[in-house]
Amino acid sequence: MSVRTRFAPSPTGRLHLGNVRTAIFNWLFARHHDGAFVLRIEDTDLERNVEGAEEGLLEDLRWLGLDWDEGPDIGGPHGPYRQSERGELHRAHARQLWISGRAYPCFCSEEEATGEDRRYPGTCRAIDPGEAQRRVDADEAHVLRLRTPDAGEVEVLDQVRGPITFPASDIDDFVIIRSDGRTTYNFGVVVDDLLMRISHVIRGAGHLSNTPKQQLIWEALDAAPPAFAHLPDVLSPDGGKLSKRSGAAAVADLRAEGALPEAVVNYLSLLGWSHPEEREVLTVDELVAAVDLDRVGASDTAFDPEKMRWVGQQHMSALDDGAYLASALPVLSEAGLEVDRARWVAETLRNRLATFGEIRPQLTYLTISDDARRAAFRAGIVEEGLAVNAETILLEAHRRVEGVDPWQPSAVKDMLRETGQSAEVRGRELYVPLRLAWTGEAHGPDLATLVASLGRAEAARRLRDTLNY
RNA sequence: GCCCCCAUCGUCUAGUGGCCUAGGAUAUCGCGUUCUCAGCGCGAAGACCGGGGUUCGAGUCCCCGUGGGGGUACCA
Repeated sequence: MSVRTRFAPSPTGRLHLGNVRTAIFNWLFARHHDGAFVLRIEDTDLERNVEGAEEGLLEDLRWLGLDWDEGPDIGGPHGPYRQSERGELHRAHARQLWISGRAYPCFCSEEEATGEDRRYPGTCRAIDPGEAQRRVDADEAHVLRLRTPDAGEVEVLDQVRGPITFPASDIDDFVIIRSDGRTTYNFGVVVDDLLMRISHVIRGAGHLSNTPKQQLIWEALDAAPPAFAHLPDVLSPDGGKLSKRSGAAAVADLRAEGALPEAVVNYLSLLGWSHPEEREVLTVDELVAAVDLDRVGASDTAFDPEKMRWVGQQHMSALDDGAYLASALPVLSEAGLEVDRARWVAETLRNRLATFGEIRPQLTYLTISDDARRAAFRAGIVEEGLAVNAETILLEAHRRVEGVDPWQPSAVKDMLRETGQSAEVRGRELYVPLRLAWTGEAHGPDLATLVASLGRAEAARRLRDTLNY
């Protein structure tokens, strides 16, 4: 039997990190087994559907490189792939259940349908089938409920946790078709998974509690349920529910920050799963080769922005030069650097970046005002306790700027060394005052490169300006 | 309330009864290296939730408690 997995999000907003992790795992698992990855949109709750959310979902998935074999945009043999368009399919299966006596119409109002224990008491179970049919034909408002066992156990086989049993008596005759004819979530999921021939339902652990109901539906439909695997839920760094403000909680944010999609896939795949050799920096291909349900954990995990940043740095370093430059250079030239200088800066910035969005803040030295730079210099040398030799150092450096030849990082570097020699200072004592004078920052990327990127004239001018305040 | 799941360093995790005086990664701190920062190298500190069992032996199995998560919808 071929492996077919699916990702079934609701178009209710941005794609959340927790959901993405589910999508990633389903995709990796399908690819690992040369199976199919199906995208299905669960939009049966018209109230909560958000305009444009579906397209956003697809974009996020595409950006991550998670391609699907069947989906709402490309169709496929088991379509349609938007749940709202599958109403007839849902109703047809529900009708089957009604005919076979596994489901029955219920005419209760909401109040009537709520028992003392908040569960449906089964009032309409006993209505004679003929009478029920007549009332339905007479257009009396009704829903369809599944006839569930009153006693015994419902067993669910979870690939991660093993068999789990639920008391059947806890499950009431729940609604499968609403009074307006639309399916409810649990019924729609089962009918669609059945019709789409899904072999492995891999989803968040939050769905574990729904599974016994779905199990009952599979049984009522006389169909063999797929393999269920519930992935641990992804919590926010503080351990609570994942929220918008816990780092970046949406894929769209990550993309806007210029994160590397392969790094996001890598980091997220490590939440609740570990590589057999405990390797942590992995390419997508390596992930596809290594995914395995057996190595999925059972306990919830916290999203850690710090570690994701580290994974991002690793991927940034591993990126080939062409790809790196293709993304980095535009940011640098937009900041006003011409090609050669942009290359210098790009190279020196690289090992400190986790995302391309981090380039921008490193470039403030280019546009800092003289006032701000001077103020930072004055405050900085005092704060760092380096005021004593500062003027001498600046003078020595200024004297040498003209002689730097050619004007590029390596020559500037030599010039800095010579400056240190004649001023008889070295290390931070030499670098911090100069860096402050040139950039307004006490620390930062390779100074020689930054100075070179300023250009000879501006480099000299900034020193003069600082000396003359 | 009732039902289900989970529980190893701050975080992600390895660990499937003896290999654990619990390993790795990240974050933190220290030292070194490259003229500073970043990086890199080395090192330090840091955990089996609590209590009962079972066993010659428990992080690993069972029970209870506690804590966290989920469900209990004509939401998904």
